[in-house]
Amino acid sequence: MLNDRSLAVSQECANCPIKHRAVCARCDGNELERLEEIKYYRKFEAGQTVIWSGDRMDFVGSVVSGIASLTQTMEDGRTQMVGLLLPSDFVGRPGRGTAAYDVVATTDLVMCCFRKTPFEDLMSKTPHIAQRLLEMTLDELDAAREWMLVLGRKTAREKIASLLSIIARRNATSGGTGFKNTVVFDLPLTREAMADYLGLTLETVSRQISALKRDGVIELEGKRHVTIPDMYRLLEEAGDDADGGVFA
Amino acid sequence: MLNDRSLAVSQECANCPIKHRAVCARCDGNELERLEEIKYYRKFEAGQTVIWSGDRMDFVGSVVSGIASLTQTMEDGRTQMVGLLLPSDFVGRPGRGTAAYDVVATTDLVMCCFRKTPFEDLMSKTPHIAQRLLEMTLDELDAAREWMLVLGRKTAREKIASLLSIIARRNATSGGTGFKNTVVFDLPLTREAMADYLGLTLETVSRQISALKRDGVIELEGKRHVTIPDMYRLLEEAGDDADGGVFA
DNA sequence: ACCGCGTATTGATCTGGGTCAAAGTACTGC
DNA sequence: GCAGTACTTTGACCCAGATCAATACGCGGT
Repeated sequence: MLNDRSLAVSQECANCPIKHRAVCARCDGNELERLEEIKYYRKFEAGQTVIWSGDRMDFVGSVVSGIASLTQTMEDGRTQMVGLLLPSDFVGRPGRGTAAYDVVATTDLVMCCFRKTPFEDLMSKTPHIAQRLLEMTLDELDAAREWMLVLGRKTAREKIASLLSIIARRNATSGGTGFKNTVVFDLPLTREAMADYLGLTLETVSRQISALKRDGVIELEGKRHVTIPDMYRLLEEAGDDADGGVFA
Repeated sequence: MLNDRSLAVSQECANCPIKHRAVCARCDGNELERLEEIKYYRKFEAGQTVIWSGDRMDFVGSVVSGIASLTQTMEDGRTQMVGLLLPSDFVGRPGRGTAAYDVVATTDLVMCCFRKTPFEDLMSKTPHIAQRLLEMTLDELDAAREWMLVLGRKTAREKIASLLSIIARRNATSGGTGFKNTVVFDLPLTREAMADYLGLTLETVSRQISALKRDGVIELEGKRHVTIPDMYRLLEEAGDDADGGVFA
């Protein structure tokens, strides 16, 4: 378990602030120091809301560990997840004072935050930070567009397979024995969260997961522990051209 | 009609390069001059492909006039539009040499392009450009997330209403007589393009447009000329909380 | 005026995924 | 061990939107 001590030193924060270790390789020590000055950590438990859409937002930050989701809700209660925040992902928009989405901790969550105004000051003085942020935002935009294809054109089964492969790619805890296409991980999302991600109902998610299990595309131990015996098979099910390259 | 002469002077290019007039208000004359040096225009006819996904992309640029679309296609031919590029929108990702999406001119199109390498050089030396680009990218990301809600959770009727209100917001040619919620514009998309945008079939698009017409939400002259007698009514149909503010 | 072709509308029918309902599973706390 | 709660699975039925098919509209070319 994480405790405050383990976070006291920035070394512990491998996934931290816009990857500032990477940034700072190109910067002078002052910038690192100034980032450290305005940095603080926040922890949340699974299910807790980090911030509500419309609230004042006086920080930006990145996910250190755990998973958070960005969701949008219509007045009648329909909700759509519009961002899945994994470790190292950035939260908050420099230049905007109000949260545009609900941010909810999907698992226990640690975030590394920076007070917004000093961060923006620093950013305007440190081109590398703005450039790094631009790269990250462009990556997010690509992810969002990939997701749009999933939402707009894929079947329920393909949607589930797509989500599993995304999580597998970023969350795998084991590549199996030797050179093999096996991937093992724990699902960090409830069926309902998966449904919100994919624009489905939780019943459909459950049914399709059962179907993929029945067909041998995935194996389940309990509700959450997933084994993908053949990653290429999964990618095929997702409707992605399986790239050709080795994904590991 | 636009001709080469009308484009020769950068004044004509009101919607131009990452709004460089705005950037340059904060820059010295050198940067403007260097942007001008690497700038050139390209014209396309409706239906022409600007670039295919996977092609080498040696430029970045922005839309001056006309409309282009970013689309993704699966091997079996299903396609999803993932970006609708209106005048002033930016195309291309600094730092990536290959196009990730098909870019197609939906109407006759003029783009203002910059050769990629010099543009990147300039960008690394001119913080304001990177910052401006970051803002634009964040705006696009917001638009993409809005769109995800549309794709994932809205009904066909709501999807059409959402698309019409987006186009009305950015493309309106007339605000009607005096203070009124009337908006008039020409649809720049075929039914098929609208379907690709919304994750529907063109038949469903056609049916829903007919239904909105029958219910008095919109009026049509020919297939393309649209009148929205009451913009608030349309926003309501789109399932958006009608903001409260005057949209004009 | 007629043809051809791309675009749009409309109808008839089918189906994937939504909705409603009922169990099943796995925890936590007593 | 038992009750309570949150999550998941499974079944039965239904409907919004897809699919297949026919027709209509508009426009440039001869």
